[in-house]
Amino acid sequence: MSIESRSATYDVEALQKKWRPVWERLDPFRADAQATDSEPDPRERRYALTMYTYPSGDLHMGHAEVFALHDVIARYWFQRDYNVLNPIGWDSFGLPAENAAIRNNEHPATYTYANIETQAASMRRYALAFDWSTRLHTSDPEYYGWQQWLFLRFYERGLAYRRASWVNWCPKDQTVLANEQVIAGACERCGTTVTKRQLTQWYFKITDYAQRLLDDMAQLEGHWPVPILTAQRNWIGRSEGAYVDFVIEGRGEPVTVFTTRPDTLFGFTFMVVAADAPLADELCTPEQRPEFEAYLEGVKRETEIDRLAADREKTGVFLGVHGVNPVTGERFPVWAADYVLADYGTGAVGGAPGEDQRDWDFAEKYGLRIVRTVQPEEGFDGKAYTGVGSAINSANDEIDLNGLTRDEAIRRIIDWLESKGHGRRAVTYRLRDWLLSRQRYWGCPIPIIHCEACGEVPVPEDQLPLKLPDLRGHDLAPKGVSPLAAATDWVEVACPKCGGPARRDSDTMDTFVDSSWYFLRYPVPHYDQGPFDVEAVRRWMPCDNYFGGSEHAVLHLLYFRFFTKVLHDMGMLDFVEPTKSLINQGQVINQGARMSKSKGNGVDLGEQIDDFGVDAVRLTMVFAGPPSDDIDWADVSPAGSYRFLQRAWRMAHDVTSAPGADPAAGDVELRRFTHRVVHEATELIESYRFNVMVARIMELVNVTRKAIDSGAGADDPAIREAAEVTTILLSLVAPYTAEDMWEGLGHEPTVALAGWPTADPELLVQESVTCVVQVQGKVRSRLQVPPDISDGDLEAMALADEAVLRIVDGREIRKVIVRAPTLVNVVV
RNA sequence: GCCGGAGUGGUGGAAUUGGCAGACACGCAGGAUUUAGGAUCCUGUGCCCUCGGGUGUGCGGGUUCGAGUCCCGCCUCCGGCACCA
Repeated sequence: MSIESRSATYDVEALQKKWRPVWERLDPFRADAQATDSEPDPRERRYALTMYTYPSGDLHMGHAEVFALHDVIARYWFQRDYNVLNPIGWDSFGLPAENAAIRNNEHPATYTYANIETQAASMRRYALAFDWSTRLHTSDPEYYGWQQWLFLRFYERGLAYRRASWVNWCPKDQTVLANEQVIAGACERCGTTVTKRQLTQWYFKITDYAQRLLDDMAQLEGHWPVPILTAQRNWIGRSEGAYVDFVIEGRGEPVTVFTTRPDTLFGFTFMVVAADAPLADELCTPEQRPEFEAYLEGVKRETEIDRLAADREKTGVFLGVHGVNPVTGERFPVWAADYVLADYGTGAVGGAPGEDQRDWDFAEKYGLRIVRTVQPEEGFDGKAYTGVGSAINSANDEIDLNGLTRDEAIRRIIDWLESKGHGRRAVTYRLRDWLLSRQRYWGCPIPIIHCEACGEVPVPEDQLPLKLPDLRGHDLAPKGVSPLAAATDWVEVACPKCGGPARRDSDTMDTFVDSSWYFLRYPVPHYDQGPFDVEAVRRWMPCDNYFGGSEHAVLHLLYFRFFTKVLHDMGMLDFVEPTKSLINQGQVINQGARMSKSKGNGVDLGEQIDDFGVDAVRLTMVFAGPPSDDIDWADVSPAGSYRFLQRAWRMAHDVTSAPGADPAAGDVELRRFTHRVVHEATELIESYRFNVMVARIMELVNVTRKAIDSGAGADDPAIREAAEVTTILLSLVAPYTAEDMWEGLGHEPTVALAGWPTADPELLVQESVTCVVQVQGKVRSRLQVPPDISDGDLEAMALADEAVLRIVDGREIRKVIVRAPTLVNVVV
């Protein structure tokens, strides 16, 4: 696209061709990462982080949005002359590369590294202010070798462990999934319905950090999006209550259950054990066994989707044993059912049908006794009563809860349980440990060797990185066990401890492990003395801002907080939260829906750039609305952005005064406007209201255009000042156009480091302000008044105003509210 | 069901200590210029209405001189969790 104008030609494509090589040569966005305490860089540091990318194909519209937004902040910090670290890297292990490799019969690395180069070239074209010297790829052995080192540290601390349990299994991808990767019963990646399998797998003990993950949110409050903090709180799911021990007839050890309502203990008339928990199997009597096993078989066959179906009728089976309620002394039956979860609490619950709808349903179906222990409110005609009320039917010789409110009853009963040794105060969490092993090839090998004699043996550190075997020519297709298991000369090793025959663990790590610490390695990306340079990280981190999508709310954004805390505990970090601030960009959609091939509503980033230029696409992304809002591409106008850039560019090229002309000699009204825009733009950027900042720049261009054509004139130095301010502000969003404007204004590249303008406080003072005069709260007149007018003078002026007199029309004035200098309200 | 967030013109959105609702754009309409226009420039544009005004920020109340903003009760949409005891 190229436009002839009376003064010059704005040709985006030519600008892109012209300036890219200049920037490559100047390399203006290098962080001074090596500056140490002994040789300090006096500038303030800023670490601008954006979620690194997965190399599947070229950049798309979503990348274009988040990068455009992120670049505003990064470039603003560069203009402020901070020492900015603005790195980029690739999340380059993962399933799509492996699946593409299987399809095309090539190695995942070929696909991965080709895409990385494609994306890197697109990022450069898109003019992102990244420091290219920091670039890292998680599939490089120098990266994942240190990840193996970290895994072994977690292992030593008991934070990485292996256990058998029922796990989420994706039948299509033929691999296990973490809880966080199961969305509404389906695989996060491919949407296939998830099933359950019993497998021995590696876990990170994130549950040890549940409370700290909650507590440290206090630091994030106000700086992280509310929905993310809420989602994490829900996910961690803290519950306060008590463990209660029940004596079971014929069993030496009592069975413990967790309850949030120990105040209803007098109403516990049965116990339910998760059918798939080992405890159910153990408690079951021989007489009941056939029935129990038949039931269990049915439970195992159910998919997650079936299990999650709403209003599903509860089913269960009597296990043949009885327990004793410690407060009533009554015997109760023990049942197994699938509405109790094996891996939450103790895998067993006390049935309190009077105050729990699930227990009520179960009791009703199987004819179990129901006792109310809370007085329902007047008119309550439901089943289980879960509202507030005072306790009833809750007394024995030693304790009397009757009449007490819920909280008081809970306190009293727990105290009693503790004093009698029947239970204790407890907190449980919904959060489960993070299942990290995956039965796939293209990932970080788990550095453990399994020896029949010695058990789990860590790969010795001097053998790290434990590289992936090439496997070229092998079948990578998913078979339920890792393809690595088939690489016999890689898998079969001598045990490092005893020298006997042993096998390497053939699973690879979840790629969310890779992304849990990449930001720590950026300051010194090729560091070879450890996973990251502890001293450099101390100087740069925590990050000052992190841009990325909210789809990671309980995935990456939880995991990287967990890693940060563990590394803090290991003495490697002096902070506990990885980033001070987080911004979630919205999604780019089209015609009201997510872009997809089947809907045929895809928008190609390359085509948009070809049609409108990089700058117009970036500007459109930034101007569309607040960063966290979705952008419907059908609602915005890259053509409009293009027209604006052209106007701005022409305005700058129309300036005729010489560089360095003293603005003080220029038109003061225009100068006031310019300085007001500078002042506001600064605040708007710092509060992430980039769209409004763009609106202010547009106003400045409009006002300056008018001043050139029918005001101060093209040679007024205030015009130059306005044009230069416009150029610098615009450089955050439209770097090509701004660079060319800067040259047109007689300056050397690069405008990116020209320096952020400062507003002259004297020019921010208004000469006169508009005062609104209301009668009965309705605007009836406007007055131009000096900003320091007194309340009395202003009131006199307002009451003398013609329009006010007409409306008041002789009625008695009851009250006059004066807020000098902006408002007067006359009440009659 | 529980926990969050949000509802403003034809459209995207402004207005963040309660003080001019609709900034800035898109679109549309009219005009200028042009061989032409997916170019450029100018003007207009919440709704109703007869100039004058009335009315208006999801709905209903309330507080206040004054409410998009605060309070109470609803409705709708979006996100998280969901048999978590």
